[in-house]
This record gives sequence, structure tokens and C-alpha cells, in this order.
Amino acid sequence: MPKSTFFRLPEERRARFVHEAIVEFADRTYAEASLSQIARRASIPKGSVYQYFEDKLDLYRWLLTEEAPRLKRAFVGKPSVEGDFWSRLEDFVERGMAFLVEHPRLARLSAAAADPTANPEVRGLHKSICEAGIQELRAVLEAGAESGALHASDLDVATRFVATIIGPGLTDVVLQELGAELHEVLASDSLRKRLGPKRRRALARQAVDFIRTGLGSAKPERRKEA
Amino acid sequence: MPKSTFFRLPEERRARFVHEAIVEFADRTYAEASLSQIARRASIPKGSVYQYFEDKLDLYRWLLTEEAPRLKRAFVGKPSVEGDFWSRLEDFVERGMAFLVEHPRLARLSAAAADPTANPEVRGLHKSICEAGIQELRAVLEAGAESGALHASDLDVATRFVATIIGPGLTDVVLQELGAELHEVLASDSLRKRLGPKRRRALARQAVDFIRTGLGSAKPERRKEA
DNA sequence: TCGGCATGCGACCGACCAGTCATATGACCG
DNA sequence: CGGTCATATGACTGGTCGGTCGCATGCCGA
Repeated sequence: MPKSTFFRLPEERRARFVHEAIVEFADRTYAEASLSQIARRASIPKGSVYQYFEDKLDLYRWLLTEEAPRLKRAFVGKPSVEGDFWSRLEDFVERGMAFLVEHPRLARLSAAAADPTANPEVRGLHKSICEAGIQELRAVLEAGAESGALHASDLDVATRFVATIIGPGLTDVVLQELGAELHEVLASDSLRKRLGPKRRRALARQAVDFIRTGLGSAKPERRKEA
Repeated sequence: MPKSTFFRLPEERRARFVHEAIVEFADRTYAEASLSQIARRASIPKGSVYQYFEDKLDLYRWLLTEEAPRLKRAFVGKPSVEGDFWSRLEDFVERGMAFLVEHPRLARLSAAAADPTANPEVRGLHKSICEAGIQELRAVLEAGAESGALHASDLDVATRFVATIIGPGLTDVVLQELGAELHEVLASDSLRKRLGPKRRRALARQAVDFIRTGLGSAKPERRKEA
């Protein structure tokens, strides 16, 4: 948790610091990321950083568990309740992809929970975040199973497969689509112009189709256009 | 590339060094891994390391592109050409899982290519390894498509989805299955006793079923037992 | 005006690292 | 024996880091 001083900071100073922290932690590993660097870039003396946070991990934890989720929620909004299970899932995936495109750095920060690291404390943090995400997705799929839309002999396993598809899998596909590397993407604030809603929708549909019907059978006729 | 001295080393010294290097790079990020640590643990003076390799990256590259693939090839053997496309894929997946279980550290080292990093040289190395893996898998799937077993509107996208399933996805599932964390697993030489061939086969089948039929339709009758 | 308190600040500390280098060792050769 | 060459060795350099500390600053209430 940030110290109280942090919340009493002049808005501009805090915003600048948080921005630079996100930039740093988004394009470097926890181990590689440097408080000194953040402080330098935000033009804030290093000593001050320790007035705001206990230590490096405290800042990282706050970003990962509070700030990034808050900003993501604000962007993604409430999950849709319209339509059948599969189109709801498609919406969900499309929203996630939109977040990735519009806020690459935040998306990368959110995804950092999957990064490996030798630091046990960071590992614990990452794990709890991953597990929460998995549980959330599991609940979604459970509902799908109850509605009869989805059939899985082992829902835990299925959940993890689906999670890797709509997480790293889709990210990989999007990067491929853009012909860019993660790091080029992190340098830009938004990729709006390079991957519009239409194409996103198409990719989301491809992902959901994959999850729904796999690759083993000829595709049924396309579902209604969005 | 290692320097020529490296290849002239007494077998025991080289083996010990390589072993400790694998241990170090398998459970830490490239940035976190330390040559000093490797040298200490192998009881080899640090200066000597630089008689064998140009620098840290040189060692890492050799491990990732030469040593790990060599050991992996030796373990997994030639891909099977028996049976239909889907059962061949299942074999392929099962072999990969067996490697993960029998040689967790080597598997982790091989998977390190997906790790993020701020170091551009390491990034380039990782990328080329990933890309090679994708191409290999793509060729497999292409054959499946030609044989009519597999249908994908966009094979590139499909390949990337499949890759994440049988890579991180399966690893995740296996860890879940073992109720262990990656780091606990890296501490042990082999998990033979905790995840035998039968269970592996079942998991491989689940993964391939997922890829083949997805989650949207009731499962067809089980294919023949292995 | 003064005192005290929150905060700003940056030099400093100890740790660790990648990589170098001068010196030492010892095998082989003439 | 002397010389040379590959190799071993570990102290050392320069750098970065996370984190601390003591002084400086400036606001607020009396």
C-alpha cells in the first residue's frame, strides 16, 4: 500500500510519477525495472519515492492490484448480458483486445502476472493475480456449461486452455497482425489506427470459433454478422 | 558460440559447468541469472567462464539454441508417422509433456524463449527461437489441412492458437495437476512418479480434443483407447 | 515572529554484477 | 633444462541498484 503522503500529493506530480512507473514496469521485467529510472524520468528525487511507497515491491503491487485493474475496469466496462453465451464471450474477448490496442502499456502491465521471476514475493503476487483471473473466467464458462452452450469433461482444464487462448494467444495474434514487436507497441500510446474495431471483431470471432468448434470439423455457416 | 577452449575441457568440468548454467538460466530470468552464481556453484573461477564463452549472452544463446534443443531432440525422438493426423498430434503433445515431466529444467529453459525482457539482443534471440517453433508447428498443421483432417480459415492464426495451447497452456495444466508451482518443479530432477504415462496420455488427449472439437458441441464418442 | 511538522531532496551505503587483466601454473617440445 | 603456449585464477574496475539518512524547505497555527 502506498503511504498516506502519496495520496496527498499534488495531482500533477502523482500523475507523472504513476505514468512513468507504468511505462517502466510495462516494458521491463520486475527485476529489470528500476526505481532510479522511474524517479529520473519523472524528475522526482529517489528519496521521495520512498516517501510514497515502502519499497519497489509495494509500488509494483499497487500498480498491479489497484491501479491497472481500476483503469482496465474503467475502459472495459461491465460484461454484456445480451445474446447467447458465445456472442457474450466474443464481446468479452473483443473488449479485452480493444484494451490491448488502446492501452498497450496497461495491458502489458496486467499481463505481467504471467512473467516468470526468481523473487518469491513477486511470484506470490503474480500467482494470486493469475488465479483470480482464472476463477473469474471459470465462472463465466460455468455459466456457459449450465446454459448448455458449452461442454467440457473437465472444466478446470478447459478454463486454462481458454485462458491461454484469449490471453497470450490473442496477444500473439494481434502482434502478428500488426507486424510489430511487443516493444514497438509499448512505445506508442495507442494502436487505434492500426487495428480498428472491425478487424478486432473479426479476430475475436476467430478466437471464439476456435474455442467453440476447434479445427477438426468443417466450419458451420458463419453466424450472423455483428 | 563457445570458444574452442570450452570444447577441450575435461568432460567432468564441462558437464558440471553446463549443469549449473542450465539450473541457473532455467529458474531465473536472463536478467536475473548471474554468471558469478553459476561459477560459484560449479566451483569454477569466474575468469574461467570467460575463457569458455564470450560473455553472458554467448552462453545463454548456446544453451538455448544448441544444448537444450540437442537434449530435447535426444529425448523426444522423431515425430511419429503412424496413425491419422490427430493421433499423431496427440503423440507429439504427449512427448512434449513427457519431456516437461522428466526434464523440467530443460523444458523450462526451452520455454524461456517466450519470456519478456528489455534487452534487445535477448529479445532477438527469443524471437527467432519462437518463430522457428511456430514455423515447425505450422508445417505440421499444414499437413493436417492437406489431409483434410483439419480445417482453418486462417492457418497462421490457428497455428498460434495451437501453439499456446500445447505450450504454456499445457504447462499450466500440468502444474495444476501436480498442485505444484513452477519453482518447486524446477528443484526436482524429474516428476516421473507424480505424473505417469497414463495420466499424461489422458491430458494430451484432452488438449488435442480441445483443439479438434472445441467446447461448443457435445463430445463425440471417445476415440479408441491408446 | 517563532516552532514544529510534513515533505523534498540527493549524497551516500553496501551489495551485486558483467567483464578484464596481470600473474601463476603446468604440459609439451627442443 | 629453458622456453612457449594454453589455460587457470581471483582481485579489480566501473557501473547500477535498492534503500537510508540527515539536512533543507516551506507551510501552518500560535
